[in-house]
Amino acid sequence: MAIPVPGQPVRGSKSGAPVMALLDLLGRSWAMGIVWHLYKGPSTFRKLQEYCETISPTTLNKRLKELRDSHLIVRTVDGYALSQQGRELYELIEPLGNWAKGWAKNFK
Amino acid sequence: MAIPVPGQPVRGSKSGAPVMALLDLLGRSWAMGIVWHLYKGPSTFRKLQEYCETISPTTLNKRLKELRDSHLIVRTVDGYALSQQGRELYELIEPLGNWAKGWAKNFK
DNA sequence: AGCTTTGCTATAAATAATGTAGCAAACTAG
DNA sequence: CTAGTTTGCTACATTATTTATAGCAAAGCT
Repeated sequence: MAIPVPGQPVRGSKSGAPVMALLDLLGRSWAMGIVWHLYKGPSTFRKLQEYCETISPTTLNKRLKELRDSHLIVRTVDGYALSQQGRELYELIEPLGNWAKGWAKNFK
Repeated sequence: MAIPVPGQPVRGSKSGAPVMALLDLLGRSWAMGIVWHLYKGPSTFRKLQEYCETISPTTLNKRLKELRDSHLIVRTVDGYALSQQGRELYELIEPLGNWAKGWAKNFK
């Protein structure tokens, strides 16, 4: 599937409203998990593969490419890392972590 | 695929860490879009179908079931609507809308 | 009673993700 | 330098997910 770009049609919006492009990008398998993990620090391809226990290299590679094209991650000497924008984005999603703990109580 | 439940293995975590279960749930096609849309007010199945321009009824129905089982949406006389928890969650995701506008400038 | 709207199911075709193997390039130890 | 190791992938077959289209039963008008 095409990489979601604001201004182009994406899943959820023919006009490519920025938030829709973002939801499309982040709503692909593992995308948020990768961002979540990389916030802890740069990581190699193989480390990411271990972390995302059941991701295939094919998919990991695709996600990484999309996230790089979207300027959320960059390659460094230490491997893949969040860009400045990627870190900003993580900080927006971070509160989900705590909220999820309360939410989890519904399932007891 | 099984509905992600905190405490059970999900994509990204064998232990089912709550945040991972949440990312799995929200990371499915259209899930965030549905939450995003419902914040504006209750909506019928057909209205949601129109809004999510290219969702199939099969997938919409699956997503709705998952989100209901996860206590994020409920059925009302006016159709599907966010639950209290769903509204809380939306409010956590809301900042993405503004952030995405700045992010979109990278693609000009 | 007839027409419309709504919520959905069925089925087939297309697309995306997994699982496994493996390879070329860069790095490391001897 | 040279024989492993590690790393970042690509290939390919299988399985899972999503789409697309048709259509139906129930409820709500008129």
